[in-house]
Amino acid sequence: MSDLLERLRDRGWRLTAQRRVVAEVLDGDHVHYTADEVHARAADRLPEIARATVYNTLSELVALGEVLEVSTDGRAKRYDPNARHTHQHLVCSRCGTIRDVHPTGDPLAALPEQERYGFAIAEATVTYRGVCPNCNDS
Amino acid sequence: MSDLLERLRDRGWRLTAQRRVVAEVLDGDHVHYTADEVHARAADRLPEIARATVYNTLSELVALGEVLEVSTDGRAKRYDPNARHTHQHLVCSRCGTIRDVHPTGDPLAALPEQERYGFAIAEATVTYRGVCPNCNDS
DNA sequence: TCTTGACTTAGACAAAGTCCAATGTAGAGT
DNA sequence: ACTCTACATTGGACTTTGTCTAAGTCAAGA
Repeated sequence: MSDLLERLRDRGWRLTAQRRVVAEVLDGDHVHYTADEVHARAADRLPEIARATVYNTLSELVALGEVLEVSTDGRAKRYDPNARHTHQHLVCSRCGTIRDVHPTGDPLAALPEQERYGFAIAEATVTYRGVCPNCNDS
Repeated sequence: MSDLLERLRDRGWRLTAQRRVVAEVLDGDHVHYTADEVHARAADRLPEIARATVYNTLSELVALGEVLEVSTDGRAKRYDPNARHTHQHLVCSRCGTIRDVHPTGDPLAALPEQERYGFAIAEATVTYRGVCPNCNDS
């Protein structure tokens, strides 16, 4: 994700301090922050950054396909910078921790033609839910 | 779902007019209402029913395993009375329409042991996304 | 360095859901 | 049938998450 900023500039993005900071916060492969968490971490480096700017920047990154939106629980959406390699998510039903996982096979193949009701299906997302080792101990 | 009320009474539920109306709204197999839609439909029959009551009742039905919570889009959760037969969902990315679908095989089996990170995994939910025939025409 | 259109800001607004104190009532016990 | 009380409901305030807008700011091309 270190060359993200170059890729964005190539696409005509105006490179502002705010956007740089948001991109830096999302740097790292196994991170699944909410918009507010991104905002808090961005504000550590750039205290006056506005919530709206974080929301705007995240939406742009999602539209550009650089970041994935993940909503596992009907609460705040989370943002996943690991958009290059398709993967699924494993969520702890107690503490909410999220891990990237890689199931075998293609989930799309499991849906027979007569179960597609004429939809042009583009993707399948799988969410595994269970209790993580940490929460299991207590 | 017609014997739902008996099952609930057997479990010690107090049978109030409000709960009866919420259960009746959810009767029917291919229904995926939001809490507010449930509230609106319940209010047709029982105008003074409070939003909080609908939320309470829905949460109880979910806790009892009689109704499933589905959050496909990070917006309002939807409530699915078809909790007896496991199934997955197919969602139109334009209009949001939801259909129940039945993929072959067990998605849990696709996650290898070394990808489980010690979690005690309880379930896998699959969401297929695509454009429905209706939206494809326009 | 000047200019300009794109970007950011603060705060109001909106949607979805939770919480609480006051009030009402289903059903057990008589 | 009547009473009692624990449980359920109500309405409204509140919280969380996210969107919108008008006014100000600034990156980058000329």
